[in-house]
Amino acid sequence: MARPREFDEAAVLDAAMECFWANGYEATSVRDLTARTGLCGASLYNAFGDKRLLYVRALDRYVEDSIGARIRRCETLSPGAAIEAFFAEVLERSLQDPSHRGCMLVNAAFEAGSPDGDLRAMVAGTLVRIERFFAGCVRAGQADGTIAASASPEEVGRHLLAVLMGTRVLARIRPEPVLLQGAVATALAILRPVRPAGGEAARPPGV
Amino acid sequence: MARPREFDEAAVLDAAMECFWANGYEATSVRDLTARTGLCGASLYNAFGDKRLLYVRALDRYVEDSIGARIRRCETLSPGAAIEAFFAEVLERSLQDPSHRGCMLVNAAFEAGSPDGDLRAMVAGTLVRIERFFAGCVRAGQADGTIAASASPEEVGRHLLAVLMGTRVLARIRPEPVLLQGAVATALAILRPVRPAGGEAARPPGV
DNA sequence: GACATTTTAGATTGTATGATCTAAAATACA
DNA sequence: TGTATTTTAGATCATACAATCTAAAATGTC
Repeated sequence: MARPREFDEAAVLDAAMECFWANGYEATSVRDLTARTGLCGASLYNAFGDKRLLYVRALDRYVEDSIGARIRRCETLSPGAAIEAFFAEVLERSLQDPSHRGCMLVNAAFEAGSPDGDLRAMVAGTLVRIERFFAGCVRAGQADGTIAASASPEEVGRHLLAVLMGTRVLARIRPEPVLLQGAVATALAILRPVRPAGGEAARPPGV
Repeated sequence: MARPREFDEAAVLDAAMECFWANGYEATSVRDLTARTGLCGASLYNAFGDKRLLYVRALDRYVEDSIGARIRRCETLSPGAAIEAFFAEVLERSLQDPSHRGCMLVNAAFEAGSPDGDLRAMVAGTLVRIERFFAGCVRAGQADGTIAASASPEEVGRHLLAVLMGTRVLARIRPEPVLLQGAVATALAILRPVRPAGGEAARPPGV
């Protein structure tokens, strides 16, 4: 019994995500958002509250559609292959992006002002999720012998998370294939067991 | 034959650095700078040109005083110890800082807007400098047998740079000692040669 | 001691911003 | 058809900002 909305919320969130991802929160004006989404300012405020809430919604969508989906895709593989596929996807995306936007989540980490804000908690929580994915893969791989047991799954998971964050930084400021691939290659090399499970010649896990 | 300046340029740059480091470029207003430096707006503009130029000057000072000095300190040590001391310093500083500002250079990487700007080139150049420091240490360590020769110095240098960048990201958003220490520990572990140079029991390089 | 020159201080300017207001438009239900 | 309700559109608001302007203050030189 009222005027219906003329827009698709998902499409608007995608458009807003593009703005925030490419330019960051502060550098994206409400006018940019109205131009990109096609909505007028009043509609944006009526539907989402304010600029920050829209940003959080867009970031949340990014986390699920980009990071969550990647984890779900990789989780179907063997432990070693999951980790390798994860980094392979990130590298491909990072190097293909001509505007070098990097990862919207990492970008958000540098825009989360107050230490106790909900945005910071949201970013930190997602990083915990990624860390657990890595540690889980390492634990499973060590159990079946396809990943070296030279360090605990937790510690290797922390290391892989740091390497991932590092590649995201470098992808923004020094998007050189050799640099990113080299950084990841060394991290993946330490996963290889000295003596593969089957006893045959050494080869990368998960192939 | 003119009125002398009433301020010390180095002290003003330090004060500006504090502002930009803690709050970033955009979130630091000229009023913040006048309040922190003690100079009026006209003096700031007269002495440094504009806000961006002052930021670049402050960042340059940070790079030399913080990063350059660290490299020079560590370069006096043996190759393995140099890398370990570098990360130990970074970890200590990161975990001690109650406001979790991270590294001003990495923060700057996320505020360098245009892909062809001079700020981006400056940040990228400093990262190259760090990468060369790492690669140089690895090369020397591999030559004298104190660092494992499992991968090329260039590739290990790229990996160490990525881990460093990753710890800087995590120091801002998840400043947990176990997390940062674990991330670095795994990276340092792969430097250890399987058979130490002298043939005695395995131990970390540079001790 | 007067002039030239630079720095200082505070007021001021133009602009961009996030957010709101007013009113028209579009639906559902009676 | 008429009313209630929500969404839309564009104008508008107050504010914060970087930067500039005007004029006073402080030096060295003549």
